[in-house]
Parts: sequence; C-alpha cells; structure tokens
Amino acid sequence: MGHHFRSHFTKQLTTETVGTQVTVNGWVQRRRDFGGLIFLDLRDHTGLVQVVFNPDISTEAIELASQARNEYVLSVTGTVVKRSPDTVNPKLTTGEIEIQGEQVYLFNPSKTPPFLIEDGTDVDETLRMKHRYLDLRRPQMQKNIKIRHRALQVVRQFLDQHGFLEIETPMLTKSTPEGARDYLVPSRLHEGTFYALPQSPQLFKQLLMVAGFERYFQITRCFRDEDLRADRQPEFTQIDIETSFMERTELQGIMEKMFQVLFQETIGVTVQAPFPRLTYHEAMERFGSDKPDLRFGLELIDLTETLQGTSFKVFASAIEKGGQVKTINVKGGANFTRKEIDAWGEIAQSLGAKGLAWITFKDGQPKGPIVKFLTPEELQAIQQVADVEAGDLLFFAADSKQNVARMLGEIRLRLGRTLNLIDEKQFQFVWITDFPLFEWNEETNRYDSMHHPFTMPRKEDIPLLGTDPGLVRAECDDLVLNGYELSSGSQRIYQREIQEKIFQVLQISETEASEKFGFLLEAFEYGAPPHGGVAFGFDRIMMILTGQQNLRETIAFPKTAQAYDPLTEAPAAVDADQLKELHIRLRK
RNA sequence: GGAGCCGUGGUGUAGGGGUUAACAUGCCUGCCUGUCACGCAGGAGAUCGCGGGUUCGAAUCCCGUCGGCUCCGCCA
Repeated sequence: MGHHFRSHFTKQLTTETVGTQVTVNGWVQRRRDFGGLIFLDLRDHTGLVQVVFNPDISTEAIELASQARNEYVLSVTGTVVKRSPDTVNPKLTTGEIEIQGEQVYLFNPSKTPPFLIEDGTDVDETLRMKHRYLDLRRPQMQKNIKIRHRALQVVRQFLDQHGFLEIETPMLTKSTPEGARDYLVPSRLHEGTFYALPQSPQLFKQLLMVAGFERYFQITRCFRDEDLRADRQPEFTQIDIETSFMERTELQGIMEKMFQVLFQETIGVTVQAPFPRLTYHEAMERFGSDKPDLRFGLELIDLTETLQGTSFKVFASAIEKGGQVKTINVKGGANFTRKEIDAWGEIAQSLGAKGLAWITFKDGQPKGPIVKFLTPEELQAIQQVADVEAGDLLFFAADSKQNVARMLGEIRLRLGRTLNLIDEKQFQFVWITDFPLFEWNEETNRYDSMHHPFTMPRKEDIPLLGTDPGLVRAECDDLVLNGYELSSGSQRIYQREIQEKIFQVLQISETEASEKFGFLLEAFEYGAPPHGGVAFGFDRIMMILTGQQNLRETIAFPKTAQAYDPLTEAPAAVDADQLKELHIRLRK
C-alpha cells in the first residue's frame, strides 16, 4: 500500500511541477460530475487541489472517481497540467494547475457528515463538538489550531533565548483552601484523602525560586471548578513565569518584547512597546473597569464635585452617602430615539441600577425628564465639565463608587459595540498597576487578599498595614488587551516579618498558615530570594490573536457551558469497583 | 443559585390555534466534456426537544422539565 502514499502536498503543486507525475493523499472536498468528465477537489492539511478525470485518460480512474463522495479518503496519482487561461481559478492557490487523474486508490469511504466541512456554516455548537474531529477539518479551525501551535513555539523559543527554564510541576497536588473551587482526585492508597488539580502552579514556582532556578517558565494546564463563560473554560492553559532578583519593570519589559515577537510571528502584526500603564484607581475612574478596552473613548466623567449641594434628590443622596455622580457623553447621541434611550435604561436596570438618567442637547439645549430638577447653573457646569456640544447625549449614574463604575463601565462597553466605535484590527495593551492589596469582605467582615496572600505590598504603604489596610497598594499588575485580562502578576513577599503582618490583617493564625502553606513558609526560612512573576491566560491570548469571540474556537477539544464534553460524554459515571478501590460511596 | 435568548427533515431557517408543515442546502437517482458554491429534472427525508395542561382541535397558548448559548453571582 506504501506506493499509494503521497509524493507531494497539495500546496507544493505549482506551475513549476507541471509535467511531473505526482501522488496526493487527502479528503474529497467536493465532486463535480459532468457524466463524461469529473472534477474532484482534494483537500489535505496544506490546501486544495483540483483533480480532473477524463475517460480518454483512464476509464478505471473515472469510474472510481464517480463513486467518490464528500470526505472519502483517497490517493490520486496523475500528471500536473497547466490549466488553460479561461479555466484558471484565482481563488485557489493551486488554481493555475490541476492534476490529470490517472489512478485512484480509495483508502476509506465516509458516511455523509452531519454538517458541511466548510467555513461560514453556522452549525449548532453541540453538534460541532460531538463531531469535533469533523469540525476541526474546517479551514478556520485548522487555522486557529495552527496559529496556536505557532504561538506555543514562539513563546517557548523566546523564553528559552531569554534564559528561562521550562520546568514541569505536579498535576496531582494539594488542595488550597482559598481561591477557586478545586477539581479533586481521590487517592486509592490513602483512604479518605484527595489530590487537587492545580489552579495554577503558584506555590511550586515560588519553591523553584527558593531552589535557585531564577528564571522559570511553563506552559501548563490549570483547572478551576467554577462556572464557565465565553472566555473561561474549566481547564485552560497558562504561560506561567517566575523570576528572582528582577525589578517589576524589567519583567514587564521582557513580557512586552515577548508579545511583540508573538504577534509578529503569528499574525504579522507589529505591536508598539512599551505598553501604556494605568493605575487601578485611574482605570476604575475613567473606564469603570479594571480591564478597560482602550480601543475607544466614551470615558466616564466625574460630576460629584460639580453637583455638590444639588437639590436633585437622586444625585444628592448618592453624594451624601459618599458615592459618586458620573456621566458618559455620547457624541451625537441626541438623535437617539426615545425608544433607544429607554432601551439603554432597561440595560442599566438589568445591571442592577434603578434607572439611567439622561439629558440630550439637540440644539445645545438640555432636554430630558431630569432637566427640571437641575438649576441653570448646574446644567451649565455639567455641560462644561462633560465637554458638551450640540447634538450630544449624557447618561448619568449616581450610586456608590463601585456601583457607578460597574454600571457605567458596562454601559460604556455596550455603547462602544453598538455604536461601532471599536476598530477590530487594533490591539490595545495596557498594564493595570497599583491594585489594592486587600478587599473588604462584607460577609466575613474581614479583609481578603485581592491577588493572593504572598503578594508584596508597596514599600511605602507597609506602615499602613497596621492602621488602614484598605489603602495598601500591591506590587502587582495585570496585563489587559482589548478589554480582556491576559495576565496577573506580582512581586512576592520573601521576608518573614512582612508575611506575618499580612497574615495578621487576613486574620490567618500561625497554625492555620502552617497547615495551609507550611511547606512554602518553611522553604522561605532557607534563604528565599526576592522574586516575582506573572501568569498569562494562553487561551485568551489565542482567542484575541485569531479574532474569535469565544475560547472554544481556539481549543481542540473544549467543554460546553455546563463543563460537559459532548464528544467523550465526560463527565460520566464509573464502575462500582472503581469507586470501591477509591473508598468512595455515592450518596443517593 | 439567578436572568435573558434559542430548540421545527441530516444541516441552517420560515411558519405562531384548523396548512398536504414551507424554503435553502445536504442526501439519493437520472442527464450532462471545463466546472470550481457546476447546471437541469425527479425523489426520499419531520411523531415540530421531552412531559403535562387549556381547547372540539396544539408545532403554535399555559405550566414544568431537559439541552444549548450569553450574562450576573462565582473565578485568591
């Protein structure tokens, strides 16, 4: 059978190969049967080539070709011939030539596929996933998976060249009580105990720094048993990085270079560096989000000062309670219909707001239901601060700081999409810095770590640990691209005294700390270097790089929103024997 | 845990109290020697996700349920 195997990939067939006899292998993309003359488009992973069967060449070959159907797997042997000028197909890379089919060998027939193997067919995603091996044959999916491969190679090579060592860490590890819900693996040898699949290699990479490797990376799978989103899968891939003796800015610089190389070598896009920086505070104030999409404006404008002492109750009560009044200026929005404006109000309500106050300035004159509650001076001041011109529309939010940010941030995003303000070709990176170290947990009435308990506080804020922990900023940063969080990173605490202070704030006792992270704390007793790192969500990077709206499009075998795999039908029940070995009895 | 949208031949959709359940594509058969989303003619293929209710009558209305997608919560 060996002689049926290919001599060329379809992509290699050019005008230069005209006259040579070749053998190509692949799948039937389409058959065009003219009775006396048959065309077959044969597809391999490099592309398509047209084979023409003529009874004058071989009656046996044309007979076999007439029986071929979509997705049959064939070997075709024939001579490459130049197409006559009027039959050239400029849409095909091999469109100037075709193969004159002399021999056909059928490796395998195929059932009629449940959907057409081509781009642009909007097939139910469950069906695509059930037959993922067919879905992956489509050109767009082939392209996504190939770019993903290229990206993996580029990142590996880049980090290798910059002195990073790729070191693997365990998949079967210990459950950490904080953070996301763990996926658990029962232990057979230790009755009643469980391994956890890693949420990230966080503690191991810090141990590798104690071990003296200084520059580590790993492209590794992580697991979090939380609900899914378009940009969240239960198992996902991280580019995990940790370094010793390195300033934060130096690490950021290396990462910026990595993204420049990555974008250049995968999709040929030149990325400008250094990336801009925003503090967390500034991002929240201007964009209402800690992962702002900087591809468009519509920034949030603070009117809290301007409207100090207003008699309009909705605004006044928000200000009184220490909240904010903010607005978004929708340029040209005055020509929204009343229906459209109301629709935005409904969106605001679905986001938990009581409503969405608005004023239009059709001819420069303020109009809208709230105008009568504001003094002419206040209206004047608003116009000035919000830079209002004739034809503008203002949307207002008045509430606590967080609620205003959450609501207007989301309204801003949706306005940007609806009004087509987003240039899809742009890649707007931004570092978000100076996150708070802690966030207040209303339920437990204490502080939680915003990142994790080993995040270094900013040096100048350390005195605040004892007095006002909420104001302490962290030595950490997120990398954000087009409104997606790509990474989280931080410098780590390596000195015992600071770590103890943090545990105090978090109300983690010494015994508790040693139970949870004892091995790390003990390791730190043996000369821990100053270190820090970052972890990138590789799937999200790929999603943006390939221009997809959904993580699943860049993962070969993803899971549904219910964390189910229609192909393998995982998760599934297991044999009673298996459970018994694992010392597990199922509750009815 | 909550909300919204969706579920009709293999696939994608239309239809929204009484229809022969429509269209496109795919599939099958026949014809066709220059197509490339080939064309033409014919044909097969649907208990309208599932269960219950309202009604003389339900794909259509109501309730429940299952599945899919998206969002909120959750994701140190």
